[in-house]
Amino acid sequence: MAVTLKDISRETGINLCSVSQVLNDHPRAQSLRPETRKRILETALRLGYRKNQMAASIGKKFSNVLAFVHSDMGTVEYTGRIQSGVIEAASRRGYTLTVHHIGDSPENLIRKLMGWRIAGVIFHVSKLEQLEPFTAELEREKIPYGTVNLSNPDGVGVTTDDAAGIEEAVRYLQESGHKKIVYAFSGKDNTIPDIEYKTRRIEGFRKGIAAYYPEGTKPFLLPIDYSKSHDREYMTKILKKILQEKADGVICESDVLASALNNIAFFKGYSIPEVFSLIGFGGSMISETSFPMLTTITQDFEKMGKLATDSIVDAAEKKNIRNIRNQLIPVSLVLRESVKIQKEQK
Amino acid sequence: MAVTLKDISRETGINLCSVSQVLNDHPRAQSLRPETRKRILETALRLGYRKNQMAASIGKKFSNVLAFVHSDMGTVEYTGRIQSGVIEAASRRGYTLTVHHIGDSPENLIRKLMGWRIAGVIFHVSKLEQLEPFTAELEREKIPYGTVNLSNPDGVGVTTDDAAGIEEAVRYLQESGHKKIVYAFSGKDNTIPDIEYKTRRIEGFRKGIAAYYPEGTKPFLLPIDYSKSHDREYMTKILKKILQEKADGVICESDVLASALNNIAFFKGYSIPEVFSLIGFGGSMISETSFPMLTTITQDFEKMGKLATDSIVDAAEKKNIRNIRNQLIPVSLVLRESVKIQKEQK
DNA sequence: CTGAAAGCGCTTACAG
DNA sequence: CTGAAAGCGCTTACAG
Repeated sequence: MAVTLKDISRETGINLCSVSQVLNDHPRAQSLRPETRKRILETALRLGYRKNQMAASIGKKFSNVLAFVHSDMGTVEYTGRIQSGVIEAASRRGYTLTVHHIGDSPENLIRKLMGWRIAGVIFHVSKLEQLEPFTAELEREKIPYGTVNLSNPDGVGVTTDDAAGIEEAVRYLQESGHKKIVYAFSGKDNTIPDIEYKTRRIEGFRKGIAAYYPEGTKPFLLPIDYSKSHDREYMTKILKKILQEKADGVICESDVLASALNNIAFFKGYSIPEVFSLIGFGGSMISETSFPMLTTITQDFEKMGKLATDSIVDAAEKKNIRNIRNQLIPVSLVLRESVKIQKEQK
Repeated sequence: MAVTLKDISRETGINLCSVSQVLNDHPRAQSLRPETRKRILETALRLGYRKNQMAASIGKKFSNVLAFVHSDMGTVEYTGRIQSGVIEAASRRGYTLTVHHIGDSPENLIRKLMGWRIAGVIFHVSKLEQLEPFTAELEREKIPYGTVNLSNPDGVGVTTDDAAGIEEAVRYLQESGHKKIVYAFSGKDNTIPDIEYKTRRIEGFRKGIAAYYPEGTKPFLLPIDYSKSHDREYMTKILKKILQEKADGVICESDVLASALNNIAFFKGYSIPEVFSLIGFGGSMISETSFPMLTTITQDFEKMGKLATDSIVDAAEKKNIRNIRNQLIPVSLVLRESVKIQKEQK
């Protein structure tokens, strides 16, 4: 059986509570003789004492457990990187991270989360509605929660400043001599999908065109059905659209979309960036493994996870409850090979 | 405050232990009147009772917590997919998954794991030595543990049958008319790295050459320094080596390596599979987003995670303790565009 | 078959 | 400042 406080108490002959206080570095332990404290610490080490987290948390309203909840979404790469940041911050703050999937039954998940008396939740979902089954109970129990890669009007939400990133990409293309640029996004038709990051990016494109291109330039939006991105016939049509429009620069909603465009261009005998310049979004692995390497707008997913976690822990520990609203992480344009400099930048 | 058994007991006027038994579906609850059971269940639901997991586990030697421990390794994509499988299985079996990173201090991690009285651990590391700081204590406390993507002679280990996959790739290339094939792996020189999956794959290549090529054919191994895979000059040298050897087929240790080779070929004006056929390993996203799409050996990472988790849970619950040794998951060769069929297969 | 008690390993509020 | 007790929310072994 595992070693308990009782064992240490018996072994040292010191009162169990004093043992507890010393091992927890409780202020009261200061009043004990240094020698006594030392003896307790040594005995604990020698016997291999491991505080029972269950027992330690049982009396408290909350445990030092955090939950990372994600729905099946997007590329695993992003989720993984966000989670890395979450783990790092959670661990640094002394919390244990549990990971969950929103499956068919949110009710079961709620039961589990509440059962662990979690200190807070970080949600990685694509739409705020997905939080609905959870919010009432979380709020009732005053458990802080937040979102990553999605802003959350009512609390913690950490996102990257995608609009600024796209705007910067537009500026860069304009200054390097591009006459007509297109924004390609994944969607089935011209209606803009109601997914926050998508609308944010489109908004950035619109602002960029308005700011850096002659007045009256219409922002050209090109929807691509992502499920058909491997369909050569379909993608050829998309390519033709771009060529017909005589676009010399394409900014994509994501690196995978940029890669798909890059591939179809090659397939049809063109080459990037000669036929047109291409900018991806995300800074994912694929942007580095593509040929040519993709100029892209990189997002710091690890930081996203860290910031969200720190905010949630702050809230759980009732510190900095102000300033934990939505946070925007800057993105940066990484220059690689998929953009043709048609004229030197000013 | 959260609703407790006591609240339900008070509300219904039924003994607390009976309430506990009914809510846990304990056999003894069968002896109560159905009506009584129904009343308890309804009251629990109405009050929003959530069993306190801490309290429930405190008396027991183990909690229903599983740990997934990984070191900083490889592509996040693989780790993420394995973890998905682990979460699914853990959740199905009624366990909560905690995720940890082997950081600078294994001792801290051990303390945390033991503190949660975890039921079992799934390790995702690249070398068995990395388990060393953990095994003594885990074994002493009889906590089952296992590895994924790495075999574990002393216990649970789930891997894919990489050797068979490579062997199959060799057969495929031979039967489709390839005269000389090369195995490219990531390494700084000709010494074979002491990483299990690497040696397994090389072994598969050797066996394949021996089985399908004329006696005396030397297996040609080509090390590529992966850290330089974006270095055009370095990669050009690698490409030249392949061309000098007049190889018409290259099997790669990984999809990223295959992609790097694909890119450098394009860069130098050649095209795959015309200049030579290329086969990747992993079935990762990059194999689908490359142009041409990579023929690759796919691994079922989700299944790997699931199998390992089920075995660990079985062991924790003392079922099927036999047959939980190393398990090999079959891989499959997915035919796409990077192999040139030089002659019809028999 | 059923009920009341003891105990899990901690923490903390309360007397001395 | 220090010591002994009560209590956290469950589970389970033990009497009736």
